[in-house]
Amino acid sequence: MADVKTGYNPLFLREEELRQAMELLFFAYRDFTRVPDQILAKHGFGRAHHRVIYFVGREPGITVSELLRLLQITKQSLSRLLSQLVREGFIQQSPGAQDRRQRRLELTEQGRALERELSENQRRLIAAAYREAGAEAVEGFRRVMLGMIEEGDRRRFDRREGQPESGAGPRRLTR
Amino acid sequence: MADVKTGYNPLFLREEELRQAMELLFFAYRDFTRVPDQILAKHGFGRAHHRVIYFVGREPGITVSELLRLLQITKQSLSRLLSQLVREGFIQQSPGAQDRRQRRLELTEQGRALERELSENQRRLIAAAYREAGAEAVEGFRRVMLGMIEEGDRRRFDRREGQPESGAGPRRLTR
DNA sequence: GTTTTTACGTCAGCCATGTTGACTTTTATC
DNA sequence: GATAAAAGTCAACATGGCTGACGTAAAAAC
Repeated sequence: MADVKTGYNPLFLREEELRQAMELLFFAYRDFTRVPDQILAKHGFGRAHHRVIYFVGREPGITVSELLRLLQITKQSLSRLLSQLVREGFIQQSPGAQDRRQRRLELTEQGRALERELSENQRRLIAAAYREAGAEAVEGFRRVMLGMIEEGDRRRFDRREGQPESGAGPRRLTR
Repeated sequence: MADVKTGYNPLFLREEELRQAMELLFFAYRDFTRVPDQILAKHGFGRAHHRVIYFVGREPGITVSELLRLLQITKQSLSRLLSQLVREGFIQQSPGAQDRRQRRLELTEQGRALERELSENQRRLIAAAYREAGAEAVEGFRRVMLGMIEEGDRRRFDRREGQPESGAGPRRLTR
C-alpha cells in the first residue's frame, strides 16, 4: 500500500485514506461543475440540461429511454428538460426509422455550439490535471473510477474508437 | 500516453480520453451518492444534509463560516440545513471559547450514528475500487483528482495524520 | 384482428436545495 | 463608542428531483 510517510498505523491510514477519497470526489465534482453551471445560468438552464446536452451530443440519435437509463431520473423529469431544450432550439427530435414510436434526439447547430462552450472548460480542467499528473497516474485514475461505476455502465469505457453502445436494458422508467 | 490499442491517432485519442474522464466523473458521482441518498430520504433529508453531517463529523467544532467556505453555498441555504439537523438532534451547537459569536458545531451521538451509516457504504464502495485497482492506481487517482480541485482546498490532502485545517479565509458569505 | 406491451408524453402537485435581498442580534475590535 | 464580523431570520423565487394518474400511437404477441 503505497507506503506513506511516518507512523504506519495501517488501520488509521486505511480509514483516513478512504475519507480522503470521499472528499476528493466531493471537491473535484464541486469544482468540475462550477464554470459550466455559470454558463448554463445565462441561458436559464441548470446542470440537468447540461447532462442531456452532453449525452445527446455524445450519441446523436439516442432515444429517450436510453437517456433515461443513463441519467437514472424519471421520464417526467427528463421530459421537462427535453421540452425546454427542444422549444429553445438546442435539440431536435425525429421519429425512429425502424420503430416510429421512438424519438431520436440530436443537437441542433445551436445545441452543438452550447455543448462545445460547456465542455471546453471541463476538458481544459481535465487536460491540465492529466498533464500535471502524468500518463501513469491517468491510468490509475481510470481504474479506480471504473471500479466505482455500476457494472452495466462500465462497457462504455472499454478502449475503443467507435461510439458507445449505451449498455444494457432499461432500469427504472417511471417508478 | 499509456499506449492504447490500435490506430494511434493522438488527436482523436486526446479528445476521446477527455470525454471519457468527464463521463467517469459523472457516473462515479452518480453511483457514489445513490445509496446514501436512499438512506437520507428515510429521515426526510437530502444530499445537502449529508455534506453538512460529513464535514461536521470530520472536523468537530467547525464554525459556520468554515462550513460555508467548504460547501460554497449561501448562509441562508446552510442555515436551513443546520436548523433542521439541530432541531432533529443530529447536531449540537455551542458558543466558541475565545469568540463567543461563533457557533461551534458537532455531531450528537445520533448524528455520529447516521454519519457512520452513511459513510460506511461509501467507504465500502471506495475500498472495493481501491482493492481492485491496486496501490499504484490509487496514487494516480489521487494525483489526478487533486489536480482538478481548486488550489485553496488542496492542502486538506497533504499526507498527514492530524485534522484538516480548513484552508484559507472565507470566500462568498452571502454574496 | 384483437389484445397487450412499449415508447413517449402530459398534467398536477410535492419536496429539497439552491438563489437574492433586506434586516437583526451579539460580540470583538479599533 | 463606532465599526466590523459571525451568525441568524424572513420572504420570495427557481431548478430539478419525485409521485400518481392518464393518454396516444406504434409495435409485438396472441
